[in-house]
Amino acid sequence: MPARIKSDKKDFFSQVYEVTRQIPYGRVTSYGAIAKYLGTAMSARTVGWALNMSHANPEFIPAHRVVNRNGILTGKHHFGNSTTMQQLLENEGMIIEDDKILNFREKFWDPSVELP
DNA sequence: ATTCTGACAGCAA
DNA sequence: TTTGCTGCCAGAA
Repeated sequence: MPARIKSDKKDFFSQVYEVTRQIPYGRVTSYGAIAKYLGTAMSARTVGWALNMSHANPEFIPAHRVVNRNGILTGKHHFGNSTTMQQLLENEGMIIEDDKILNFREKFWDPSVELP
């Protein structure tokens, strides 16, 4: 019987929270980057799903620092007000125009590189 | 158990 | 360049 190397799915969510929580101030990353770090590069959607549930997490998750690969604030609508996410990022030095981070490439933080 | 949806990403046209 | 379809994982009904 093949040993299931895969971690528990519960851990998947926990890892997403953990990685997201470790995003430094003034930095952002993408769903795909987190997914890749967790080993499921093609399932970036699941990462977004985990972040969706982040509000139920007792700890604060800087989900506003996670955007899609284009640097667009796709999930801004999930922060209560549509402008909350943008203002949080702008407060951290991000330059946002039309819900898009202009200096995304400059502020990009890759967990698969920064984390062991 | 089956079906649909979702804060995405990649590729084809 | 934009638009549309497909693949992927997990959860809700």
